[in-house]
Amino acid sequence: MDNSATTRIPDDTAPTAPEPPAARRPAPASRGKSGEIRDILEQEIVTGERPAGERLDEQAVASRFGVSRTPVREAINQLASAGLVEQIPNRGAFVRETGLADLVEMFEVMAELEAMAGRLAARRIDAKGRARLQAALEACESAAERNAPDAYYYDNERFHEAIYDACGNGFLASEARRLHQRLKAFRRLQLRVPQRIRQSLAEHRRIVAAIAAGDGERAEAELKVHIMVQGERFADLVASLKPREG
Amino acid sequence: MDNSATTRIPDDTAPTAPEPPAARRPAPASRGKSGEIRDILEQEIVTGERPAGERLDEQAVASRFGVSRTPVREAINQLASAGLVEQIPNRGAFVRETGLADLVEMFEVMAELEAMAGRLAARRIDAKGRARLQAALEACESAAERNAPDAYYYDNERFHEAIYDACGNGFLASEARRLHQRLKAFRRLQLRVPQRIRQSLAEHRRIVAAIAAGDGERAEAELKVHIMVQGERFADLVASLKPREG
DNA sequence: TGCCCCCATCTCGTATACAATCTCCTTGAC
DNA sequence: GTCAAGGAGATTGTATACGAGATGGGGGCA
Repeated sequence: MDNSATTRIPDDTAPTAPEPPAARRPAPASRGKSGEIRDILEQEIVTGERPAGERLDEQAVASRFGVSRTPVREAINQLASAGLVEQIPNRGAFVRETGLADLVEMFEVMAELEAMAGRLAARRIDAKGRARLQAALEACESAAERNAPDAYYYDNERFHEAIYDACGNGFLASEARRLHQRLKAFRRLQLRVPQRIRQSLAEHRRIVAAIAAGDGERAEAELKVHIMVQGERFADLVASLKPREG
Repeated sequence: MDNSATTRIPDDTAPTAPEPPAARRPAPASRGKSGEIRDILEQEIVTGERPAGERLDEQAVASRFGVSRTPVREAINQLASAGLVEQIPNRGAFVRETGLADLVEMFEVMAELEAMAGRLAARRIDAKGRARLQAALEACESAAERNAPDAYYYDNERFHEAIYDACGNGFLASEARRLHQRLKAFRRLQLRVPQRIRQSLAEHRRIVAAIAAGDGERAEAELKVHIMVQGERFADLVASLKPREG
């Protein structure tokens, strides 16, 4: 009688790992067609191409991509897990409203997580991490001098990645990356303001100084300001674009 | 030509919401069989019934529950999104290793989020929220007096829920709930230590006092201690159970 | 004329079937 | 004897088919 529904390893071989795929993640982002569809739909949602409240018709999406409903369903489920769409039991999936208030909330949480990572990094960073952080900072400086927003955006990601890696808390790093990814489109938008890049760079310098000095409290405070200011600037931007807010 | 793959709302009806199911979430936890299967598998994973590294055979799980592979796949995908299992492109899903180090990391992040919620709640809570928080605290006191760990566990959830709701940041609340849910099994385990309940209750009182006084900094500090202590106690518990750590 | 009930229709959720890919064992050559 | 190539088996990923439940409109009744 096989009451266990999975391939259970016999006891004598238990101590040796049965073959857990550890320390190897070749394609965590997308697997097969469903991952590709998920990325495209996600892009369309965050760019506003699909307005809030719109229903994602499985059949329509399937025929658009030339696939069946199965991979589309998987993609939509992933979007629901990410909080981008809302599923109603027998009604379908709807693009979730991501209003200004939601964005401010998300930036608020992002600021807290980033600040936490900075605080921990100031205490735990090693020589290698220090070098990575410094290199990322210099890349940001170079991009700022060239006045290249796209390059700055990329190097800015490297900068924050370096902090995540140095914080010594892998779970925190993954959570921060998740939020970072979700806010990507909005952050990129507000980087178009030239003064913002200069200000951002100055904040980066202060953050690196605090971490290099091992001052966790200061790094925390600087990072919190660094992120919150983005949320505020974005709020300004949205307010200027849409004078009428429902 | 229908280049849009979804039912796009005509422009003249755009200003009015097309029928976004807002402010209504009847069954967000589980829909259909897949949700039920997900809950059971999740329970088995967090309780350790399925050891880390074990492969979740779709076919085996399906035949065990008397369903087809389709809902099983959806359940496994949800577990992967929750971080409980790891999917390898053409290999299958494996129970992710949740070692002591990972738990400590998660408690560390949980502490930060809870502390943030407390800090915000101290500033933003209203009379209604205050009443809820006070009621939850009294329920905890009652459970502690009766020395009823299960009741205390439930009322403890109510207590933290009250703080989440009062923090005025819905995104933070949902993130905190997610982590809370994930750490549920481990928190419940360490509540079995009688002294822990008394200590937890004392911490709850200090937290409520800080929030009632509108002292965000103190609420933050108290909550951070309240959660971190759980991580430490759990580490002690695990260390006492397993003297040998791989 | 207005309200309620019933049914046609649609969509989702699940079942089943097929194709692509991987693993592992076997077999053959060097 | 060892290593590599090939094929059988198994497993995942996708396609198609079918039933359950909900939605909306039309007809009947008060």
